[in-house]
Amino acid sequence: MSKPTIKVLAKELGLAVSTVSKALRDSHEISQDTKDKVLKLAAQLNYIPNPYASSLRRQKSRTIAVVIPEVADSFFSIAINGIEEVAREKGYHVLIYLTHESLERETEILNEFKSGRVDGLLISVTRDTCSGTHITEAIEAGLPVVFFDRMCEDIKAARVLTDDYESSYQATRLLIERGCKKPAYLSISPNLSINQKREAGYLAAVNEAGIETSQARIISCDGPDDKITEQILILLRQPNRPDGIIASVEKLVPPVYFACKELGINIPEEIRLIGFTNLTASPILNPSLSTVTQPAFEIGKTAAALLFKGIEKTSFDLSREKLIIPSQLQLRDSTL
Amino acid sequence: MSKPTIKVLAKELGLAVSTVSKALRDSHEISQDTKDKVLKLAAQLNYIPNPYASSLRRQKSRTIAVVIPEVADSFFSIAINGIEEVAREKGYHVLIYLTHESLERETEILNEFKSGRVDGLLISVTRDTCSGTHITEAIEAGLPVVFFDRMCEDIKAARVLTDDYESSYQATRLLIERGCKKPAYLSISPNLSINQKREAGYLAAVNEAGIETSQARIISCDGPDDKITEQILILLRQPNRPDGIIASVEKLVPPVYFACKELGINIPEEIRLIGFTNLTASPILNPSLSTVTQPAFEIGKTAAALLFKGIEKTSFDLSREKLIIPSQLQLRDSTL
DNA sequence: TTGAAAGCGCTAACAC
DNA sequence: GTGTTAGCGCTTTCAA
Repeated sequence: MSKPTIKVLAKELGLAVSTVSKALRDSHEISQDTKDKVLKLAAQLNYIPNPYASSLRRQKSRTIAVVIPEVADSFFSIAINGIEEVAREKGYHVLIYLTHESLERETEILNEFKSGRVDGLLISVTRDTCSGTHITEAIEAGLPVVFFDRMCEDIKAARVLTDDYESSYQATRLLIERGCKKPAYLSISPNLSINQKREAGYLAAVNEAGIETSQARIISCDGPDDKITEQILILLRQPNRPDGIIASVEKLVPPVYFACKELGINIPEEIRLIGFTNLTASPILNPSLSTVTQPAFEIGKTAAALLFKGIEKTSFDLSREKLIIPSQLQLRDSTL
Repeated sequence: MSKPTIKVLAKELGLAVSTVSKALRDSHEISQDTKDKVLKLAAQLNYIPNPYASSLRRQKSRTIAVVIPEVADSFFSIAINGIEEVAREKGYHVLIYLTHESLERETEILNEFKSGRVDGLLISVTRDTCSGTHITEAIEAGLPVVFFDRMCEDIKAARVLTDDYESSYQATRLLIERGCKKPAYLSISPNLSINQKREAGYLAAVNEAGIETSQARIISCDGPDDKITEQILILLRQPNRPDGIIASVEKLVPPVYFACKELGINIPEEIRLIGFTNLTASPILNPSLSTVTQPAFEIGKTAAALLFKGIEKTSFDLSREKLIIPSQLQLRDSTL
């Protein structure tokens, strides 16, 4: 029992293939009677249209791509949830690609999209992306693109972001209000848009409070997890160590805990900590972690909805869109 | 500047499309000279073959599907990493579908695959899947399928699993050795294969230790997170409450911590805890969590490698394959 | 070694 | 309302 095609249905019913095709797509030119017959037989034979024949003919794939640095990160995995939800509603399929922060890989992937494999792209870029031209090229080739979370400032494309500057500013202010005189800001990937905004928010709060530059350290951590822990250990071993920490990405949270434990530094008594993270485990850490919680699911959903609008309405200028969904500051024991 | 096709290349070079096609696929029938010319022009025009034309003609898509209940779970997101890695090496694309434990959704998704959209399927089933016929149908329709982690016992298909029985047995033994007289086993979705094995491992250890059935409670939790916490609260409020807990899935870990905190029960002094989880945060929980850590990345990689073997070698009987990759018991403070 | 031609399964003009 | 026909871009005989 091989897969039935439109041709088989047509022959079986004594109709033309075009009639069957139209009937299946519920065209108004076809009589209800014929439609019923066609639909009935289609159901009976479990006819499933060949998506690639249709894609080839119509030059659209009903497929979108999601390109992200990493999936094993609570933000991205939750965002995918949101994306998948709206893709499913729209009857679209979702291809997933991981860049692992490699610009080269990202470029290869994007280049492939010029073939028409996907009708749209949701992307959260690598650390090094903004120096490349591959995204602009894809956009110019006609691909609808929406940045979510990590984006390139100077590429004219839609973006769905959270209020990185503002939430980082608030988080830093909180540390200062609670008594921190020497709050430090920890990052990876300095040239990432989200980092720059978070850093700027931090700096604004620090300056506003009149904290000397020498006491407001910005540390860029790098490398694998154990390497990061080492870098933080070095920071915390300094006699004039920070008394507050903003961990600007999830990945930095465990190393900070490890380092504090190793050195016997008490959180929050000796050092207060806030992390940018969506970890469900935040409330059960030791001590529980105050977080800037990003609206990951909403960002995914919104970005996807926006993309589909761009895909479906050609009159709609996607590239002008810029949506901000605020993060939430959740206070717990690490900033008591 | 529209997308160049093979036809354009052919015209430009004064060759036939078939010649160009063969040259691009590095056919031995084509002279090196011609190949060079074709490749050069292709690179110059940035020619990308239309994947759907090729898929239609060759009846294969170079695409696989990953169907999972949920992506916001450390096991699945890490597994996807492994899958994506080998797919990329093989030049395959990865479609992702989330079932959210809905059999209906899963059935719809699988039904669609009969169209030839994908060349293979990696699936971790829903709680209710095993009562359905959609997977068997897909296999019979010729789709190579590999189960990973969650599978259906009685479907004849390849599977890549971890040693659920054994690791649960070891975890339970550990609790008993450390002095637990009343270890409880917490699960969701009782009819899931992985749960049955973990439960059986638990029971074996409990029986072996001569613990009375009344003291060896198996609690099946259900519903959203706060509901689960409530169910655990009820369990822990009993005068004869457990003094050890096996949290058989990641989702149960936070509720156990919450409930213990709420009731002022000390881990591990009053109750020991082991969780099946890949959370990177396990070492920094309060107290740090002893875990059964599944080889998520390896399972993903292995399952994908197996699937590709099934896709590429028709002589290979995929359905007989059954690979077990052991989990690791990592002891931390929650079982001191 | 190259080319001509048929056709994968579907859709969209355009006839009737 | 229904049918005829010509492709979408590619691969694959088969012929030259």
